[in-house]
Amino acid sequence: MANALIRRLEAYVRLSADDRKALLLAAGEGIRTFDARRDLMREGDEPRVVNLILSGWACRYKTLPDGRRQIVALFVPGDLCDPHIYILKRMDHNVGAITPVTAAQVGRDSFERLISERPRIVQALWWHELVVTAIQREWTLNIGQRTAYERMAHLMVEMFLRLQTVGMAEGNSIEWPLTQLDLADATGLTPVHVNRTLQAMRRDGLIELAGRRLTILDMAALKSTAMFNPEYLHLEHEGAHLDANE
Amino acid sequence: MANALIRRLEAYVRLSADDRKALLLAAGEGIRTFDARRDLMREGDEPRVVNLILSGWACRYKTLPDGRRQIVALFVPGDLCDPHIYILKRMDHNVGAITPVTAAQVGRDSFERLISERPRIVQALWWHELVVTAIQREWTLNIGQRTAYERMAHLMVEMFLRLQTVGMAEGNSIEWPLTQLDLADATGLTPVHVNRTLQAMRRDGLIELAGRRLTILDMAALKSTAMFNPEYLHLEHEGAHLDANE
DNA sequence: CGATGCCTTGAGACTGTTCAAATTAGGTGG
DNA sequence: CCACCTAATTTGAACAGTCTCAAGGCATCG
Repeated sequence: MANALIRRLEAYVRLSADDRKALLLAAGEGIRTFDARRDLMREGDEPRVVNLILSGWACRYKTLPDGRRQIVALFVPGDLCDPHIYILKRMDHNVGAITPVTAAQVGRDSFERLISERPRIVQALWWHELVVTAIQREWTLNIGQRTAYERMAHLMVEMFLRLQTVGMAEGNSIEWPLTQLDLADATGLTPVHVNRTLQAMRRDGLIELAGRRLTILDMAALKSTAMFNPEYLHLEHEGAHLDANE
Repeated sequence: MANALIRRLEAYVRLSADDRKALLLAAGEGIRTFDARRDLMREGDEPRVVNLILSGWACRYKTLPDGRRQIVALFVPGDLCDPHIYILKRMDHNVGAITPVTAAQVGRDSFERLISERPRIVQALWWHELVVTAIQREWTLNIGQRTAYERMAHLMVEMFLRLQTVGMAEGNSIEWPLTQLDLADATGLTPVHVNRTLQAMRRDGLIELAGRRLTILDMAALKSTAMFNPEYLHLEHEGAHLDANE
């Protein structure tokens, strides 16, 4: 079940058998399931656990007092919500399930045991954290500078690649559980405008989107209209010098 | 010179004399100065050092192939650009000086020595990293959901509070080296519209902005139009249980 | 005192919004 | 398996916020 995390971390560094075992052990405790649209953590809560998404899609979101809502990040299997989050006294945002979600909730103690015993995992977690932050920056750029059309194209390419690294792309298509309202909240657009932009993307032959499945018909064109530069995902195998030699 | 960092980390946890000494030592090596508008690090570079801003303002920014530019973060004295950045193979963004900047560039080795010997500093750095990420999330919300007027109000309150925690606010005013073009790039607006929005804010008696100095005339009103919730800055003294007992 | 960068102004155009309603799809219970 | 209920998508038309382009004014610094 936690294979996605291992697969994800191994985008950075190959882990030893012991590392993998320790990860699986930590992820094995405290597995919880959440219905779609339920919150895993809520703003104001004291964070006590580190969430690891095992299956389903989740999101981080923030709201304004008048109800405006921004999805600031998406989580797919293998994503770790926030290593060390328990350092903070209160959550400054919410984590919500988009689909039904199963998550491993690792308590502070076992998390700290894990990192105190497995230095290679510490490195991998830092890498993970840096990548998550880099994605957040790219979203800021995305919302700040790209047009609606480019913005949605960018999000689609990103999610496709991220799912691909955990083995969840099937050819040129992925599961796409986001409603148009979710998409609107993630891109800072209106649901109505999202709808119209999707229609334009279909008309242009870039994508097919129906029945909670996204098929990318022309990846080259999609990437180029999105001005997609994959560097920020840091997907190449960067920590080769740290590889476990098993 | 590195007092701002200590002051900033001590927003989280009180450090021991030894901790402080170790920080000052690390920050003392490799001090460099940069002219305004120069880059400290550039996209594509291999990151070798951790930058600590000692004086001046800097920013992180990303650009699109056609020249559009987004400032995704601002740095003021006491900010650490990216602990552990050297884990990544290449920079996915630029760090540029807004004003003349002096920065301590801590090499990988001395950085790792610092954190291997001083566990309380490790905690403090994780806190720092979590706060930086939280700010990035708030910027995503800011650009995605707030109007131009609200957005600029929010940025002003944030920078005021951040400067205040490092002792660089003077009453209700701060240095404000951002040109309207910088402001536009940071908020995802047009320079023209920034100009008009500033005029509206002045007309409404919220601020005074002239000669690179921002004075907040009505903090309560500014906060409320910005829907400012300071939680994301995690400014309260959170790590009390970790305090050095000296 | 001239040059350069920054700020300001105007008018018109466009992207994305608002509001409201109709249509379709998906899930559930009978 | 159909009927229903609700959630999600789609459409239209008017509107608003922000942008574009272009020009003029001001300030600071050598």
